[in-house]
Amino acid sequence: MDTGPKIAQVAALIGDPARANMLSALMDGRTLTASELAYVSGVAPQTASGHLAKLSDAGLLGLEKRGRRRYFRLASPAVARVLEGLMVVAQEGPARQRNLWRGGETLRHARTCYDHMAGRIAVAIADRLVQQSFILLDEDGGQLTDAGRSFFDEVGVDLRLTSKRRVFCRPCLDWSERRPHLAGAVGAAILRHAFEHDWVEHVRDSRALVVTPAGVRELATAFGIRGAPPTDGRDGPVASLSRSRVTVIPVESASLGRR
Amino acid sequence: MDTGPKIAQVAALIGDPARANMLSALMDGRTLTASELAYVSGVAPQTASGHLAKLSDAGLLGLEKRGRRRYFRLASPAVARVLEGLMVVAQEGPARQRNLWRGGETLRHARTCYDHMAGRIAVAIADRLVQQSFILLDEDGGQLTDAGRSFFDEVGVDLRLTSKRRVFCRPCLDWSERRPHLAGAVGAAILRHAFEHDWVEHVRDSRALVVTPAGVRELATAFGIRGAPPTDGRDGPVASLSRSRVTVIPVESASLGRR
DNA sequence: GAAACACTACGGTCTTGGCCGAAGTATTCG
DNA sequence: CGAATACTTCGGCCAAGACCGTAGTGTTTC
Repeated sequence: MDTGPKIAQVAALIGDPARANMLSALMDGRTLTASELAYVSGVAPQTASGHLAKLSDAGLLGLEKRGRRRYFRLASPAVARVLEGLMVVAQEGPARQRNLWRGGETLRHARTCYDHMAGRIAVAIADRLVQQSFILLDEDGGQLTDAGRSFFDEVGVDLRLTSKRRVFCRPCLDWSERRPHLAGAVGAAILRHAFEHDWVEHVRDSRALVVTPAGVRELATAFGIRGAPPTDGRDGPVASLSRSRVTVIPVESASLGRR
Repeated sequence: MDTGPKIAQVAALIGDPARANMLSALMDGRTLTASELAYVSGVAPQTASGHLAKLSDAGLLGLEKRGRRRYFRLASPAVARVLEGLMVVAQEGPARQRNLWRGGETLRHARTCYDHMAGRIAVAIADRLVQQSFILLDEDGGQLTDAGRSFFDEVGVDLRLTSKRRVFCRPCLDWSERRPHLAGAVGAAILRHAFEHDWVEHVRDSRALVVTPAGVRELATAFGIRGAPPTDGRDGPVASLSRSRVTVIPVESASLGRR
């Protein structure tokens, strides 16, 4: 059984807080420079440089040199999937402290996950699409129906702008909601559309998204999602935000994961 | 972004070779005692005890006390999925040494993966089922067709003996073949059937499977898989086995992952 | 060409944590 | 009951590696 040591090597790389922070910061699919990654991981540039070398050598990060900067990104979706998986396990963790998790209300509401959307909003979107039979979603596999194709056409979400090689539609277990949202080409197309039409905006230096007024309107008309006011605050340790239990009405919450 | 430290904690747990070996040993869904896990991980019982305590506390392992023994198992499929994901990433790893991986030929041929089958044989089965349109398989999602239901009825694979709560059919990226095999209830049902009808047997103390003569016959008639002789050797560092490039004819190897 | 900038290499400190021997607590068996 | 078994706790040893100060290399800017 020589697989043990191999996975240990990779896991140990992710197992350092500084490196884990770097990887988390790259989860939204951005590319960041060594300096930026040093900042988010909270270590000195020299230390970060060492970490980044290890992560690149191991094939977890891709590297692009441009001028005097070095841009890093996650090497593959497989890496992103491991990270998401780790978040799920970390959340499941010891049952006792499961609900003490209150930080990052903005993150729980809406965020990017590699190249698609996650959080309450994203789960609500997935729910709606399933409820309307626009998408057939097994807990671990998805398929677009003809009705779904028309629907996306109507809304204006362009599904063609996608690499031929990538997975078309798959669910991705949301670590904050513990229910699936949409990943794959469809998930990416929705996020792209949301950005292009200013439905959402990135919170500075964060994977968190805020829903704009236009977004609220469009999400209501297109997806029937109500009660999703733009959280106008910043993320971070602002405790007051944590209390705003924004109610996203998931239309028919039992429609997913009923097996 | 407080998700970094959380995933680091979990990853660090998996990142120790001894613990990684323990987790790998449990990947086939078995339950093992503390002593057995100490043995497979290659450390003294006292050390293993500490590791197991940490893994249980973190919610990676489930624990059942029976008499003076303590039986451990993976706490959830989510944990197994993280481990599989790590194997994939570890394989992708640094491109240069990708094909130096020659050990464990038996493992590459057929093995259990949590509760279903993996390896060349399993990939061939998945290929066949897709080619015959018994299963619709997106690279990350699957669905059984009516024809597929009849087929499994005929072969005698009982799909009903499965927990209502679990995912019915999903692909699982095979870390040795780097193409998907079948997981979920369908994958589990096939493995169960294969065990019950002595198509395969576990290699002692290993996830590896050997295909029996009966298995060869049945795999050929039921699934059209030829050239799968029972590898009668043991796994381990027996170099001669590594050369037996058993040719499993995948019927139509392009039928999967064609997107 | 000099200064500023982005990043890397080296060397030494210091903490973390894995490891096992010895001893201690449950459980079973005769 | 006492011996054997399965496992845990404690304590001390030791190595791996994270960290940063200093000192580099390569690139851009003025």
